[in-house]
Amino acid sequence: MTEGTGVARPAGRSATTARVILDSPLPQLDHLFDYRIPEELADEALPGVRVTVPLRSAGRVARGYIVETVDASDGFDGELSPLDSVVSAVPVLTPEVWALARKAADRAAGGAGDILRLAIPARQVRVEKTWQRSQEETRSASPAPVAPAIDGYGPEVSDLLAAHQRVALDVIPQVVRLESGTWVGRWAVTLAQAAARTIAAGESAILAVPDYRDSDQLFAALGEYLPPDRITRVDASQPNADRYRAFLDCLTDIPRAILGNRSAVYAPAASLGLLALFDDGDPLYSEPLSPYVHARDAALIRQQQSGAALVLAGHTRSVDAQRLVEIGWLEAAAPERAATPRVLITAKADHEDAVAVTARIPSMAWRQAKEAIASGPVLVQVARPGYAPVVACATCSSAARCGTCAGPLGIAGAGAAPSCTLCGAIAAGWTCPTCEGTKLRLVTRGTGRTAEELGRAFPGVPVLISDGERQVTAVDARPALVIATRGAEPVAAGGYAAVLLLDGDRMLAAEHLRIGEDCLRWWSNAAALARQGAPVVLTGVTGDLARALATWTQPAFAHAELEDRRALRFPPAVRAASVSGDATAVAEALAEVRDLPGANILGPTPTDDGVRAILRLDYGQAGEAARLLRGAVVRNATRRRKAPQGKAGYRPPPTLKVRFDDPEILS
DNA sequence: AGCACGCCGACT
DNA sequence: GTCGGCGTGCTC
Repeated sequence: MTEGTGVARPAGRSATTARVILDSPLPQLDHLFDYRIPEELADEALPGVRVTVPLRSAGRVARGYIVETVDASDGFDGELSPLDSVVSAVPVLTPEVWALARKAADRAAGGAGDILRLAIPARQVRVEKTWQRSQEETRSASPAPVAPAIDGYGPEVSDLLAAHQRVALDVIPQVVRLESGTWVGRWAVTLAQAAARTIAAGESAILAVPDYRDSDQLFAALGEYLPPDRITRVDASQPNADRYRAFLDCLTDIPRAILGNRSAVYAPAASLGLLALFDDGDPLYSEPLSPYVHARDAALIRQQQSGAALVLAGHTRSVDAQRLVEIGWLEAAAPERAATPRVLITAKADHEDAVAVTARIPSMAWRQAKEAIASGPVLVQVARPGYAPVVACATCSSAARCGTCAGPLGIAGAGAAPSCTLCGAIAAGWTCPTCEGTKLRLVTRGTGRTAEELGRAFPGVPVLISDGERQVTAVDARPALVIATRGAEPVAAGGYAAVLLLDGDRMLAAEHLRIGEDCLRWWSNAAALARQGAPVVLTGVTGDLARALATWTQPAFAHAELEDRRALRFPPAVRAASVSGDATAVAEALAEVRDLPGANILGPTPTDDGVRAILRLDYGQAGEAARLLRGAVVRNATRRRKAPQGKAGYRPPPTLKVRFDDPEILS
């Protein structure tokens, strides 16, 4: 879509026309609308401000943003309606963010308004007024910090960032103590140093992390190099008022570090010099809201538009980042010296030791843990939270299901009755529908049961549990058993004395194509929490994955994985989109794109309320495909009608949906 | 979305 | 002859 080409206005005179993007999810309204600027709004109707405008045919007033002001409307020759009102004078939509929203939406066959909803938080009138008042007072920013060296890396990494290059950065798998006394992953210090260098050079840095625990570590590390007024957190989890205040702070021209989760990549920033993502393989970077733009993709677009440096940093290299390295888009950079975890691989539980068997720990892992526990905390990574999250019939081994909703049954605690993990119904007097057996067997162990068993095996040692519900973010250096689900591992002061990766085989059994890279990421991130030289024991897994962890050669694994995907024509070797909806609408949409060179269609296959097809494309054709599919979505949206009334049980046809990079394509 | 315009059945 | 049903299209 080409927009923003209005006739520039001569200096010194107010523009006559405002080009407005509406805040609407409707695909047919996803373009700029021209409005006449009435005399009385001439001073306020400036690019970026929130406005309300009449939508005559819809008979209502719509909200939107002025994208630009011009003197003559191009392409529309009707009489222009006047703007209804300027909501506030704050220019919340910057030209840079608009360009990003438009391009990201176009690439995903979605609407720019949907992106803007992620990029611009809801207005908080009181917060905004207070902030505006504070801006009027002339505040002086703290002096620019001195640029620290990026410890552990040669000068070439600093040079790449200073030259605004794109880098895939292997981070150092260690924990370090900050001057404040907080222990954080070494990665956080590396990114904080890179950000401080950027700010010292008079530019802003956007730092995105998967979740708030990563955010806390990076925030602590940034505090070592930057004064508080140069650090702005834009977490989506913070209260609306705080979030809006942080957003408004980003609009000022003070270079700062902007820290947040996936939506931070859309933050306005004064002269952006660095965009960094930590652990870009984490699925939390995948946006669950339409048009489902992955934060990595948004960052790539923004890097291109702004010319800032880009860093994808992690203990593992995502297959997507590996692809970018292989096409020469990213430059791979590694630390000067490789200090890698000491990984020990052991096969599945052997039966040498009765205690170890009850606690399902192979004897080698058991020995390592026993030796280590005297000198500090031991991390035990398990696959699932809860006590016994999955139970099965003791006789025929078929999975036990809830009598009410057919959801899987589990056991919530020692001695508790089995209950449904979906609807919570207690399954008293359960009988197996297959063999009529009445006894249940515990198939999986969660954090709770593992804690119970290990507590018995290590009497007198405190046991801590950290899972999705009860997250512990840090533990001290005293001996303790720390049982955590993957991704919820706390940072231990001084690092763990040993790390046991217990459920490797179970994690690997999940049925989706990304599972290999996910497991390597989970294990590598946990291994990076071990102290120098401490054993990291991976149980029950062998082969390429175990070798990649043991030899700390994650990029090589990513390369092999990418080769496999190339052979299969799976993402990210190709771009893929799912097209779903009413059968005729899907067929029409596919007809638009099926003749693009290299296009290939799987399906359509029936779904609950229509059909779904998968479209695979070469990267070079994906932009054109997105444009064509977007056209089909717009046509479908204007044509589809509600049910003829009176017909009971009639369901309107599903809307045509296009989703690029749908994670379900790989499942 | 939400509203106006437009072409076929039962009414004064 | 017309009042009004909701199918179709548009919104600067």
